[in-house]
Amino acid sequence: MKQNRKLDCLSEIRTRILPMGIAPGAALDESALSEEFGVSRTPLREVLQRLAGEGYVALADNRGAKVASMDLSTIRTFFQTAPLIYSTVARLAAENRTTQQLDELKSVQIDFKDALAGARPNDMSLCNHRFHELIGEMAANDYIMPSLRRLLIDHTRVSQMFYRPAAPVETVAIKKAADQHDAMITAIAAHEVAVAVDLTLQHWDLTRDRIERFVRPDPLPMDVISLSEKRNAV
Amino acid sequence: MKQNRKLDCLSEIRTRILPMGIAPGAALDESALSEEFGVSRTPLREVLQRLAGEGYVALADNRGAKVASMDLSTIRTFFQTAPLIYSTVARLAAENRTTQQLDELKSVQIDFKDALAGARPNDMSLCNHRFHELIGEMAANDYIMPSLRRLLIDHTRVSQMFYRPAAPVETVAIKKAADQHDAMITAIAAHEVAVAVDLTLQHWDLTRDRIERFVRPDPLPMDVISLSEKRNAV
DNA sequence: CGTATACAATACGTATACAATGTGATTAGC
DNA sequence: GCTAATCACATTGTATACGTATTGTATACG
Repeated sequence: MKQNRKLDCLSEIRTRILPMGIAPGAALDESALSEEFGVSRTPLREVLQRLAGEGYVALADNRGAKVASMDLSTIRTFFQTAPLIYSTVARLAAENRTTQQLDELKSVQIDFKDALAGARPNDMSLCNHRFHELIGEMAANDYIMPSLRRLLIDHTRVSQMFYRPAAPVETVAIKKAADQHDAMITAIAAHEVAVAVDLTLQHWDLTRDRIERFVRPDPLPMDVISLSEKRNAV
Repeated sequence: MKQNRKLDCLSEIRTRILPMGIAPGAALDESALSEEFGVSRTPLREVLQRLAGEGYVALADNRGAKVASMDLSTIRTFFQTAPLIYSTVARLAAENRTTQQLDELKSVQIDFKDALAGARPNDMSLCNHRFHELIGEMAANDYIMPSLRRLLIDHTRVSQMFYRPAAPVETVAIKKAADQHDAMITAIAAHEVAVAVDLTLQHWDLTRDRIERFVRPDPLPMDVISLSEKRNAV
């Protein structure tokens, strides 16, 4: 029964890291966490080891655990790799999915829409994460799964601002993403491999565009004088 | 200094699992291992957690650690996935390799040939493993690396008989594999992406053929009488 | 004779205490 | 006043002891 505390601890730390509740690179203090979760340091350290294996944290000898960092080269590699893995996973999922998995996927999608309607960014983010992880499980490929999991960690983290829309135009994009989820469910349900792959790539393009838009926003207006002159011009 | 014991323990267990020194599915006893390596159970358990993260072992709650199993579906998935990951890694390695990594690769290849000349199957197996892992490191892609690592674990295990040749014809195949390694080094050194990918796929085909030949060997002779009759026939 | 249940033995999980390592501050020397 | 070295403190790593779960065996009952 006590075993649950360790598992709770595990998923709790995950759900903190994913929506950037703990920033990338932040140090994780063993004593503090063990006290907070009411477990001793021994099981907590094992939790950290597992999280390190999953790619959530990085362990340095005698220097403790840090949340996995996200520097420029990481993100570059992320953009480079994601389409390949995602499309491969979609293909396999459409081929191998079970009915039970499909039901769970639909259920998560309902939760996702719920979170969208309720404007709960964290829940949207985590539901989206779970949605794509489930498609990964449908793929039933133990070799690709670890790569997908690592991609999803950084995907969820990097697309945080996607779910905290500053402008209404972003909300439209999220709704479009939700529609794509629905279409993907349909394609996977019908074993339509090509459609599933195509939808996945479209879904990726949408996300990528949003992220790029965030990373490279419209430049601030330069030369305000000339702008005002233009406005007053005949 | 004491830290080394844990790392030694980690690599030692790896080098036992890879050449099937410990069979897939075999149970790993914490107490026995901790006693053997002269560390207490606490650090040993952390080692097992890490090995689980890397895919060497599987942990079950309250039921200890087992060496990762290799059932039929696992092997099927392995054959399905390997070409994609291997070729992708080869492409990236040819693009991103550093001179230092190249030197290390050459060094490992020398060790490999040494082991081949000395007919040391375990060393050949481990050198081959390290060779392909190094190419993975050259790829400099943290997202694909975990998949490659998992593939290589099972690749090394499943190709054990490849390095313990029963017939001379197998030795010829190993020499061909060694030649392919040399060609791969040249291609990667010259940043020749297409060549590196092509060689990798050829290398894969060779390995796959050998493994298939082992899994599906020539059937035992049936109906010995009719065979001897045939031999004595006019 | 087969099966079910209870008990014992073995192994896993957790907590606490201790050792080692890394870090930062203070002081001494230049 | 600045640099370097040493000591104190904080944090990580390890060992041991104890609690809990699982498994195998023995015995009793159907």
